Amino acid sequence: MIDKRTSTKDKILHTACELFYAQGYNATGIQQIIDQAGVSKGAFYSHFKTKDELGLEYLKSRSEEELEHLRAFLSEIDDPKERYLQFTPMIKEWVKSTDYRGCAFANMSAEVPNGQSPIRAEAKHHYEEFRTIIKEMIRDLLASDPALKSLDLQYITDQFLMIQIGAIANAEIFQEIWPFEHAEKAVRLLINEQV
Amino acid sequence: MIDKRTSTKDKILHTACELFYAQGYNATGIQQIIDQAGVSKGAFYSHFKTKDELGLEYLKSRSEEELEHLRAFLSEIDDPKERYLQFTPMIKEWVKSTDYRGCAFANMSAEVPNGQSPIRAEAKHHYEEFRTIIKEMIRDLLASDPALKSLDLQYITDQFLMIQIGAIANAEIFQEIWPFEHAEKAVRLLINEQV
DNA sequence: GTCTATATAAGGATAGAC
DNA sequence: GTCTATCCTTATATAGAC
Repeated sequence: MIDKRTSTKDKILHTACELFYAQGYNATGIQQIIDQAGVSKGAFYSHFKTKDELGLEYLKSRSEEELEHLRAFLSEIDDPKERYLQFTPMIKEWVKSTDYRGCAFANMSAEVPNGQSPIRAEAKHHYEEFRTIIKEMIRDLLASDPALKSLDLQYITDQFLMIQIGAIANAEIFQEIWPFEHAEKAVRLLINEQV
Repeated sequence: MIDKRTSTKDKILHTACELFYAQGYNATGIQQIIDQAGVSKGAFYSHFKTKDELGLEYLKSRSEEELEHLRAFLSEIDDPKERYLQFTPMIKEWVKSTDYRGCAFANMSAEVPNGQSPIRAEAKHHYEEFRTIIKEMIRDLLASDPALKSLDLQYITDQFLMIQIGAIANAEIFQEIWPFEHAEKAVRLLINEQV
């Protein structure tokens, strides 16, 4: 991903994304980031006023990436019910690939206690977008099947959201995958599907 | 809670519990802890070899306190179904009282990425105990009602656990209480109770 | 824009007197 | 056990040359 033509700012951001996620925000220093990115401290501060500014851009960048990936995945499945049912297995595979480090936005919220900070606002914003994507997916599902028409869209959406977040958090704590086996069953039950 | 007869070690631990939870582990320095506890740095290091050792004792102490509180709450409700249904509202009130700072053990896991560290082991241990308490509560419930006998104890337990963790995490991100309104409904549905 | 060198504060941890 | 004083490292951030 990083070659000689990559701009300094992109190199920094790319490296920060990796390190902040893998090690945590407060545990990662500027020095390590610039060492790994292969740039100087002066160059860093010419692109970012403070570490918090980098932290904010990290979240924004990561949010775009995750949401884009999610939208692309869902758009490739035509059948609404299949789309709904494949959501959880996809998150499961993603969690495995991240070494069970959990949700970047929840992790950041744990490290930045000030609920009014821009960083926390960005984390909240990501979840709102995430929730919106889920809501649209479920709206399509309810519209596609007369048997599901009477279900409460917002309620199912929020239950679905909580199941995913709960599974990601539990997988992080236990460093195990079973939360997703249960999550798959739970989302089936949400729409009265046999498990 | 802290008076002149409180031992130095207890003063440090008590203060650390407050600060680590409210501000996060890596964002809280030894200096702030000893300042607020009113003890010296030398006294601190005569009781704790390292900051990590204090972090570990913080988790142990907090785990005991939370689990004891939970057990006491549950033991005061005689009817198994009522006990089950009152669990979520109790967590909800607790989350409100903590200013939506979420689960201390999940937060710590977000800050300490090394899954093999003693701190992470302690967080995992807390969740295992938490899960055991839930399992016993649900075992009593299933035994008390013939209509519930056929339900899968472990499955309901893990679903219940994920609902609670998901609600706590979502409440922390959004700084709102609605995840618990949904959680209450979800735990009812788990045992085929009308919402 | 990018570099090296430096400023300044805070981090965790230790030494030695009482 | 507790204190003050100090060590060493690392943190974020800046200054000034190229």
